[in-house]
Amino acid sequence: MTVRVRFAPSPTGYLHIGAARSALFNWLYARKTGGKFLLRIEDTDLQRSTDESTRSIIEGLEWLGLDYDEELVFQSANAPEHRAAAQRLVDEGTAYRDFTPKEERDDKSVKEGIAKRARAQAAEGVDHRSNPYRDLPKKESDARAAAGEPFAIRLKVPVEGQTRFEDIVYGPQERNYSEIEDLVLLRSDGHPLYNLSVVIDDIEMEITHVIRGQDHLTNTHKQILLYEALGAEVPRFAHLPLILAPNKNKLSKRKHGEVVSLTTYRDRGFVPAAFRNFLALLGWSPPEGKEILSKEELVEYFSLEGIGRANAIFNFQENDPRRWTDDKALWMNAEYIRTMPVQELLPMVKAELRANKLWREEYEDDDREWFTKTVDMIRQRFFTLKDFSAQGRAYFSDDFDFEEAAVNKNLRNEPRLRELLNGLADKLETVEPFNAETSEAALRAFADETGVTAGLLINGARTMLTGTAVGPSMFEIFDILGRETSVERLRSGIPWS
RNA sequence: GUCCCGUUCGUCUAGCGGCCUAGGACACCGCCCUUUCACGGCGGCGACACGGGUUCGAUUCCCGUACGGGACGCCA
Repeated sequence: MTVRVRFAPSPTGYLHIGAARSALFNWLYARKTGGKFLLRIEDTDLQRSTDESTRSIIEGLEWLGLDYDEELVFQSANAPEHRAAAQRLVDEGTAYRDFTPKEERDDKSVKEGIAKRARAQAAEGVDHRSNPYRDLPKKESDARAAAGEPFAIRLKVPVEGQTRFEDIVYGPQERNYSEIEDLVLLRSDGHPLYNLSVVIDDIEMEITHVIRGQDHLTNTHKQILLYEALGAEVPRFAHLPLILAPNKNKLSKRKHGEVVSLTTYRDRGFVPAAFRNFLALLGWSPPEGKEILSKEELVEYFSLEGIGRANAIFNFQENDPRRWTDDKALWMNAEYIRTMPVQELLPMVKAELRANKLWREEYEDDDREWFTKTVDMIRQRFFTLKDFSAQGRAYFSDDFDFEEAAVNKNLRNEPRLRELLNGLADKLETVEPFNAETSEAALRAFADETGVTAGLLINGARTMLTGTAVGPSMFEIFDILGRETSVERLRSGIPWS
């Protein structure tokens, strides 16, 4: 049997990182088993679905490197089949028409409404099989339908018995029929509902393993009932633990903002491989405990059995800009930036510089070697791709800012430095050839001559050349920036004013 | 309210009865390296929710309690 899995998001907004992780796990399982990974857009809620969201989902998957097989399926296109199936179940007697007038619900307060209604029902002892239309004679039901009376179609859940299934992650699950309401399959306006649509589409697409969030664990029982009513084989299920916010609430855009959106990570300078790696480790761990894993290694080590059962907290600090997302994600991104093959990093840096008008075509041509060397040098202490255009700006442009704290500490603190650095500039002008070794020798000699420590000149020079107090080795900076720029910046009056 | 699920360092997690004085990663702290900041190296801080069983032996198995999460819609 060939494994066929699917990722089935509803296009009602950005791609949530929890959804992205579901997609990842499905993809990994498919690639691991040599199966197919399918993508289905669940756009049956026409009011909320947008094309833009569909695009962002596809872009997001592409960014993460998750390619899907076969044709993209839009669930809305299958609505006629969903309706037909519901009708068939009515004809077969496993579903019935409910002529109860539609109850208008305010979408915002549904959750509270449900709990409230459930409490009330429990108090009154209402059972789920009390719908007056459940046992309406078929003839009468047909007649009223033919007369144009509106109706919803509900599944006729048996009075006694239970559904069971073996969840690959959570183990054996069972639920009494008495706890399951006669779920609505088709709305009175003919619109097919979620549980019906997923099941039919999953049957249609020959899905063998349903891998999705734990929030669907209890829905699964209803779906199994549908599989059975439809006479279809029930697939295997694997539910994933949820990703929670630091306060243990479900992660949501309304409450937690852009930190939950996958595009945020792209836009804020994440390397796709790093984020993919981080996401994979949220709820799953490889056998050997290795944490930095390439796409190939993830596929090699992945197994559904390796998935944990406890929800994971996505640990970010809303009020701390430095920790705007999970520390480990940030660390992993830095790790990728400094250790990945520099040739793979270059295009990402190019995009970043270009977006900030710092890109020059020569970097890919005559200055390719210089560019590679520079990126390789400065990437060592960067966390995101954004750093190349921010902290790294002085390497690509003469128009950079001086950090107040750095100027105070490394320059103004020693008034003689202005003169000393001018002297150093004079010295460097005569050095031949000009490189890291010779500039170092010149600087140290100059320090001896003038009776100051080399460190004083080094730190001062760093701030003059890059505007900051931190960065790579000073002599490598001289080498990278070259004699002309180095000398010019040493003589600059800007930081002194 | 009912049903379901979960609970190991601050966070992500390893652990599937003795290998556990509970291992790793991130974060934090210290030392080394060093012209700075990182990286790297070394070290430190730091957890089995609680109570009962079962067992020669429980982090691991069972029950209960607490806490947390999820589901319960003519949403998906």
